[in-house]
Amino acid sequence: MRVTAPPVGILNDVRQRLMQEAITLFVQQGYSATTVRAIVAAAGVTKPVLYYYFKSKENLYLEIMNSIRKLLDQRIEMLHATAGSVRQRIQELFVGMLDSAHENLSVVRLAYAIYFGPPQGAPFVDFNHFFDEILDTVDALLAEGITTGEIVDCNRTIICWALVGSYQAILEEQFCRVTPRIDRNGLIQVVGQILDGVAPKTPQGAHQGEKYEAM
Amino acid sequence: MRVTAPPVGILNDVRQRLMQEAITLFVQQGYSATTVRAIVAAAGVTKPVLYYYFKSKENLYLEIMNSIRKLLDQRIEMLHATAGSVRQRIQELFVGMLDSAHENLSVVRLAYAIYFGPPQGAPFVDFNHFFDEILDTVDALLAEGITTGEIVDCNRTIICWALVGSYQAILEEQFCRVTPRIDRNGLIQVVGQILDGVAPKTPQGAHQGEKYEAM
DNA sequence: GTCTATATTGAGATAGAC
DNA sequence: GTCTATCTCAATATAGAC
Repeated sequence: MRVTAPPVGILNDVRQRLMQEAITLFVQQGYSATTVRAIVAAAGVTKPVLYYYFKSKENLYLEIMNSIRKLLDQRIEMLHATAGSVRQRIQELFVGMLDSAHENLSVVRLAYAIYFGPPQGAPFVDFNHFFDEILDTVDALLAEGITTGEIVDCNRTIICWALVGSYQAILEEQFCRVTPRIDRNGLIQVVGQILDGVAPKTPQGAHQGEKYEAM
Repeated sequence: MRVTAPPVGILNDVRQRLMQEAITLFVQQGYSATTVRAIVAAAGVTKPVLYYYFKSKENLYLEIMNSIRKLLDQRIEMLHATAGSVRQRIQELFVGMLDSAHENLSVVRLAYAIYFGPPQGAPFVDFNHFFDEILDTVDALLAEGITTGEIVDCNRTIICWALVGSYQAILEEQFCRVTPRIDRNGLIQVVGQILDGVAPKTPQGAHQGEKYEAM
């Protein structure tokens, strides 16, 4: 039983639905166990519709993975367009990434499932590179802060792992618990706490009244 | 067709091999996709041998999961039998957990695969509780440190997330990369760095020459 | 009992009408 | 753009010879 075509104003509603349902099913059943039939049934369309929008199941999967990449790239671009202290920009980066993840929780959950779960014949996606990119971005920000004197000369690697590790734990909390025990504000505090550890002791390095210090 | 009982000298070599091969296969193919046939073939025994040592595939799986629990419990027990400053004990806990994980990397990898991957009909194991236990243990240590004045009065939740998050990121690095970019010593430094942020400014709170400050 | 050849199933993918 | 109907192919199950 057909439903009338969607209004053109809603750009490719069907395409979005297919991706969303695929994400949900990949999370629940894994890539290989999820059939094209199940995806189209969940999206309320038929098989050819899927093959019209995506070349194949594999291609659909890759487009989903690509959407994750876009989320990260957006945040890194936004970062480059942001002014402010290194501290502010680091907090902005992490909070922004958490916000993006929050708006796309199911796809983040899928990324974790793919990364840690069994391969299942799904095309390889280099999630390690994502992590490296975040690590490198934070490292560069720290390096800048050390140059300007906003941050004391320290072992950047150590600070990077503390920051990125904390971020990841808080991110995981968002989709592994029904009621996360730590949120956006907690992240701001954690990042702030770690950065306090490398703030200069001199008054000019103080950071009162900054954007993210509230709570 | 029964096999004779294993020589008592080699304490259940076969049993261990079965568990190890099961772990490897569960990681590679997932729980449901791994057949009993594949496990026994990898261990070089026949099906009845598996059913002799373990009641079922499910039971074998549960014993593997139980071995993870034992690893954590051991570390928490060791902690209670450890003297030293709060700082030392926190570092000892994290380093000890990393060491345990290192000696049992494949089972840790499996735990992550199960936790984040698709359910696959495997019996439920409450991994969240593991995480909570670590969080609570660290929190209690921090609380003790605040009472004794070794640590300044701070938002313990924030410090806990920073510590446990960093630990987890470093743990994941151990089994997600062929050559981890951070190791045991890095963990000590990260934990030390975070704890420095809550150390009292007064000289009596200083922590020179402690067990884990080398590197 | 074991092996090989054949059925059956169910997956991804497509052709062509509307 | 979407449908019905169909194709191809691989894995699995089964039958029947040996």
